[in-house]
Amino acid sequence: MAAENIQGGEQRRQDSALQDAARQDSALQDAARQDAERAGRAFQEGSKYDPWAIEAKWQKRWEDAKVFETEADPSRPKYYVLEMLPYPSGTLHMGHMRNYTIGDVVARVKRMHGFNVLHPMGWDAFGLPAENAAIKNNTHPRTWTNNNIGEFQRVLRRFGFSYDWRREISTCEPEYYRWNQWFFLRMFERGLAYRKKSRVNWCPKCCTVLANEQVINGYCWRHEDTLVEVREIEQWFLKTTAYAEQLIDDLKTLEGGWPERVITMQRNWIGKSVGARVKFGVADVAGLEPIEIFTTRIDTIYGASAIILAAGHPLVQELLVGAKDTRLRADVDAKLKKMRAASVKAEDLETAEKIGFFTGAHATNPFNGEKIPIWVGNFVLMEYGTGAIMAVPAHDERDFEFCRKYGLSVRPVVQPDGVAALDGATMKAPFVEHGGAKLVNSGPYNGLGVDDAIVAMAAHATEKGFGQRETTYRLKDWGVSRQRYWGTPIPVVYCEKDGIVAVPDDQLPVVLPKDVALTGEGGSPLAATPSFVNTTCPKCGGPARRETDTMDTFVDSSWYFYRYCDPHNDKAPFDSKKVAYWFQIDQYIGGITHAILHLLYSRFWCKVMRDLGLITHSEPAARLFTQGMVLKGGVAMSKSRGNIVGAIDMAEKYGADTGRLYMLFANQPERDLEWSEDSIEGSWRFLNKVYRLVDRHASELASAKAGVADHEAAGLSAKERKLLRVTHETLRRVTQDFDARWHFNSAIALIMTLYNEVDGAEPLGDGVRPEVRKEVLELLTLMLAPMTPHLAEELWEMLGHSNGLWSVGWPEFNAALAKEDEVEIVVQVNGRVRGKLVVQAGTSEAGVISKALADPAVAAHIANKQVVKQIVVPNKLVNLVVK
RNA sequence: GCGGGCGUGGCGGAACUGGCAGACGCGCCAGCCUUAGGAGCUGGUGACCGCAAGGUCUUGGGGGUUCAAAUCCCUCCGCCCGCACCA
Repeated sequence: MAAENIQGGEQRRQDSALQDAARQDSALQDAARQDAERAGRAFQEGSKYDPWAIEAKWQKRWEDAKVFETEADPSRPKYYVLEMLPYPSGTLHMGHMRNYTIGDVVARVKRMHGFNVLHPMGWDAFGLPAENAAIKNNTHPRTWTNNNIGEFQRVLRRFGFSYDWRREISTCEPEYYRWNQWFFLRMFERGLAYRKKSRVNWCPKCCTVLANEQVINGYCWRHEDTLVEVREIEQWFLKTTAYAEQLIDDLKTLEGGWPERVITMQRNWIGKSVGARVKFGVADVAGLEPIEIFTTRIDTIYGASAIILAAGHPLVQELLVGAKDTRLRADVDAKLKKMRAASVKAEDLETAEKIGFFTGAHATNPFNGEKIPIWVGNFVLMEYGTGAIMAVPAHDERDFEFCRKYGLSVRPVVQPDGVAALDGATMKAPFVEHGGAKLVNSGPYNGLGVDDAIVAMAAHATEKGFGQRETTYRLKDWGVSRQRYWGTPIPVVYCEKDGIVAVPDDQLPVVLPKDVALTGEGGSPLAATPSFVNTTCPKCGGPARRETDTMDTFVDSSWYFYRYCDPHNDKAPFDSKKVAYWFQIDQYIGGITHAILHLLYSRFWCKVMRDLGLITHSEPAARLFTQGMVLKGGVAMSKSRGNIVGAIDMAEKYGADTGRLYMLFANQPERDLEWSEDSIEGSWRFLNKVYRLVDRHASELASAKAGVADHEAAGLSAKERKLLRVTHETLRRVTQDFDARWHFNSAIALIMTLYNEVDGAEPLGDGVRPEVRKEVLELLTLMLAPMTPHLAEELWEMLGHSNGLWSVGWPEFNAALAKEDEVEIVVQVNGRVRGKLVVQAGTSEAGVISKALADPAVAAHIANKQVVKQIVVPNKLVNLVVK
């Protein structure tokens, strides 16, 4: 069933046999599900509220009425709310369900507020698990994936999430991934996609290369127990570094809309530092190029005690050629070997001691002509800057540690104001601050402040030609080649004559072949498929080989949200006009796990698309919400940990609305949530109570007038007045919780409290005219609507409406009605509560105080004492300070 | 080490800009209704003292600011997350 709804096309028809198999599995699962649902009904037997019937009924109505289908409409304000698209693994669990529930509430609230809401869903369908599952079960990745998609879709539909399913996309379909290829070619044309041989991260379990972002403390992001190896491989890169400056700069535009810590994480990841390159000539070995170092503190260059090279620096070997002593030579080779083999494991890094050795050669400080020794040190990274540094121990923690250990001189050149002169021989720690200090021992620069000195000295270096200002980034280009099958083929061929040749646009997509031997052994499966590999050169028509690497699946998810705007376009990735209407994403919702990977790549892609002229904005999402994880046993639910609770189980046992309500009630959405099924009963009971309440009044109220036209003139009884007051006050606060704070848990608590007030100790009914009762019950229903939409529709119908709740807006609260006539004032004596008063709202300070003093309980506490101070917080509190 | 977050009853959690700590729900206790109930309803439920009225204590520990602190400041402890030799 579900697979039918994925966008059609030639490829899918070809795969119909595979999908038939998937469908048969699904049919079996359906039968099992119906059994379970029957069991749920039996379990809840005796309750009048029948969520299974109600939910099926309204889901059908919504579908028939096309309630959630949206089109771009410039005459209406739009709202694009998006939950990160799931990888369709085996089971849709409570973590997913929480994510989509939050998004659905937002979508429904925004619809009620009159926005034209885009709320789509799709599948991140390429990826390694499908391939591994296929190998294990001797099936095809497509079968496995489409099976899971069918299952995911069914569960999402079962929960009544308000998606426009016509816009569903699946990234493993050629209709989608052809545009990955198209974008790749645009980048290739502009030099943003390039091929190079480089040291890469290799996961032996994935049997593929990983991007830097996918290496966590030296381990694979998918395999927490697998150390990443370093291999030298030729592969494709996307030039993310070309956008490093913008990626960091535009973070400013996200402040306020994105969580602070995500912005910080991105900023740190990109790791901009502004500094300078300086060349130090090699003094002892003839004919060598100068050594270039990178520093952010050129102002401290007069304090340089040594040059330190990374173990992998190309000049290390050449410098050692000059070492005369062969014993030194042998010793040094052993040390180098040890340094290069140093483990990348986090725990080793933590305890890593700084080690190094002297090369025997010296370099010349271009500022003062001083000869300083050239060392090799394990703490200098080849991958950052130039792989060489100047060590200024007096003003850098690491240099200080290294130089002290090896007895290198420490010479302060920046002197903090108002302190005794720093002494290199005795100082216990380096002075690393910038402010409030002047240069000393620095020739013509003495007396300058740090920032001024940096400018002046960099200018001097530039002028003399031995240096220049430079900005470096920690961010590296995105390696996108993957030596696996289940991904987007990279649309390039290798021709003996023409070299690397792009596949022309009109030959896209390069379709992933269906029949490929998947063994999990050896190299890329595509490379072992001659019918795929052997092709002709688009340029010369001669024999050529296809590229057999596929793209990192993060490519798929870097731009998918644009495709939702125009999912069936076969001429372009999307129509820019449609995107211009819907974008930016107003609210993106997903896990913090993607704070770097997905979000960084998406931001990069957006800027590239902007420079291609497809869009005009620079950031894809104006607001980002990172919802907390659902934990079981203290760790996030995940298939690999085997601690999954399936969302469907909850729908079967209690119905979707109870499940949704409970997910929202259990905690604030940004906090982590330890899963426990114990208290879901409370949500079930509450919905039952609401149902029974409305049911009891429905027949009488169905034809009643809706609400009181003029509350002032109506002559409301005290009881009616109170009912309306508490209802409207609840509405005011619930509206605030929905719009401003997303505190769905306290919104639900407020609605529960309202129920208790309306129908608690005293049942609703006696002496309350129908129109008042109806107003109360309608508002209660509307407040529940975003969270428990099926039940709300049913109640709305029971209350006599045939129009469907989806056509009803969010109610306005009546401020006059919500206002309290009387307020309770807490009376404190010396900060301790001693009594309570009920007074007319707005009673004067003097009036409140005299009443407070007259209160017998209060009087007892101030007897024989003198009131020295009276504090009055209007409508709230009186504090009498006595001595 | 650096950056960020968190710490409230038996449990999940409320408490908006400092103003009644423990809302709401779970669980538990008692009662009602029932042939029965994992159904429903009513009441109670932070700890301690007290027959009661009432009082004292209480938001990880300690200190401070304030008429008033879960909330602000200092300090210590614990847990979680991110970064981690980035020159």
